[in-house]
Amino acid sequence: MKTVRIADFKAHVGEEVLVQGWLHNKRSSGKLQFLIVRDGSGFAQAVVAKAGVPPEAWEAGDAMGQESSLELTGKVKEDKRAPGGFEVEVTGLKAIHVTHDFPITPKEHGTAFLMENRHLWLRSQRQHAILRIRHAVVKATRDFLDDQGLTLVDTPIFTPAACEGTTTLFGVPYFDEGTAYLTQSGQLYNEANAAAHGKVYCFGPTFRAEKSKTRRHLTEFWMVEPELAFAHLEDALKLAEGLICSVVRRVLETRKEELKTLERDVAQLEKIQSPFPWLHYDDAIKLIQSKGSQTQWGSDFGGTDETVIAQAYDRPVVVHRFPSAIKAFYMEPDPDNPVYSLSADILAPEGYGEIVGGGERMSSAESLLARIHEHDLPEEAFRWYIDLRRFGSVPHAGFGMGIERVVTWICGIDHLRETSAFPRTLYRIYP
RNA sequence: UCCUCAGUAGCUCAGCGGUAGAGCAUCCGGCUGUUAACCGGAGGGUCGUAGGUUCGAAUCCUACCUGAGGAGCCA
Repeated sequence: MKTVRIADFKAHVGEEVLVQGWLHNKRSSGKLQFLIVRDGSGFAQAVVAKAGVPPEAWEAGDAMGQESSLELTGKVKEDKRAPGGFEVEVTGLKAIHVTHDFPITPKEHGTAFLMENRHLWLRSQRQHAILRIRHAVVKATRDFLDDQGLTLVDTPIFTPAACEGTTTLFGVPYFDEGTAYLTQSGQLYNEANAAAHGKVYCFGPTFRAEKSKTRRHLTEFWMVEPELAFAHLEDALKLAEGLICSVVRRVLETRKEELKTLERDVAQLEKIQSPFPWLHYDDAIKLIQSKGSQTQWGSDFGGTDETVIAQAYDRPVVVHRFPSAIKAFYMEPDPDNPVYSLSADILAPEGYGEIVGGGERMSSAESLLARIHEHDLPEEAFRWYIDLRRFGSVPHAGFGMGIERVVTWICGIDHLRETSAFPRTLYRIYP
């Protein structure tokens, strides 16, 4: 008999099928067993009637504890009483591996315990839904950028020095070359790739050794970074806007069930449409100060500030032209007033904070060299980067989008760590 | 690095100076439509660690360890 995945039940109503999976939960009476079975594609209820199966099948159901692996045969039926709308009327049931004492019971658990058992927690309905949404986000991101004519050119994970010379990096011994560092951004290499391919993106893991201990930070996270040649700040941010709208639309279309499992208010996501509002840094400062923030002009926003700004809108907001002094050395100054840089962040609604950061890159070799000296960076390490301005320099811009932050926002959950199968945080590297 | 809170059964917690408790999980029994099923019974403990106060400490004090939340930091 052919194995049918639970997600495909709709096309097999009335047929006898084989299901291979695990026992998620069980309820039973003297003559009936209700097995909630999951097979990776979904969850379904299997009903075993003592009178309707061979005795060994009934005993198998009786003996199985939570998360036992099993194979069953039965007829697919539509039934409103069953979770998911379909159930299987079991004709045969066999345990592959009987297990008891699965640590994660259907009752409440604390985060520490769940994180300690992350390898098992992944099987729960909620975690399953979140990671399925993450997959949709990644797929939609790639599809959108590919359709816009960008070429995927991945950048290295081992790097010789700080990309921006500011944040803390993880160092690893690298043969006789001394210390290599895990990348914190593919951007500088992206600029080289953009000069070769015109429009590129990289998509991979990035690493930050900051001792951040908040619900918005991981030490290892995934970031997609598009970079466009012959482009200005507005061009890059328009691409980001299209990307975000496209990703949200895709999740709404293809992950309805998962959003329902997470009890996500989809009305909030349906509002995500172009155009996004643009807010100048100066106006953003005025806005948060009027709401009682102590943040002064010339500083970056705190977590609370971002929430206050985002709450003023029902869709993501673009905050642009941060002072050059608080941005990375390679940001192009605004020609109208060089105190400001051609940079922008996109803040997600509902207090989820920054999901995109980007800007226009400095295109003059002389200005860039001056900046490198101002920031006290080793000129030799950036020789290749300056070369990009010596051989056919063009205006170019790009941005980075943090995948986990986007997934957290779309799922409407309160902590970044659930969006990664095995999140790396300040005090946890097991499992 | 700083601030706050918490460590008691496998899990979630109550107990806050005088016999170690509950719900869930596990095991046994009952129930033909359950929805975190329900009902009855059983087993399960170095009260985070070390010291101190006391006739007596899970409970009060000190230090340390571990974790959570937040701040700082952070495309």
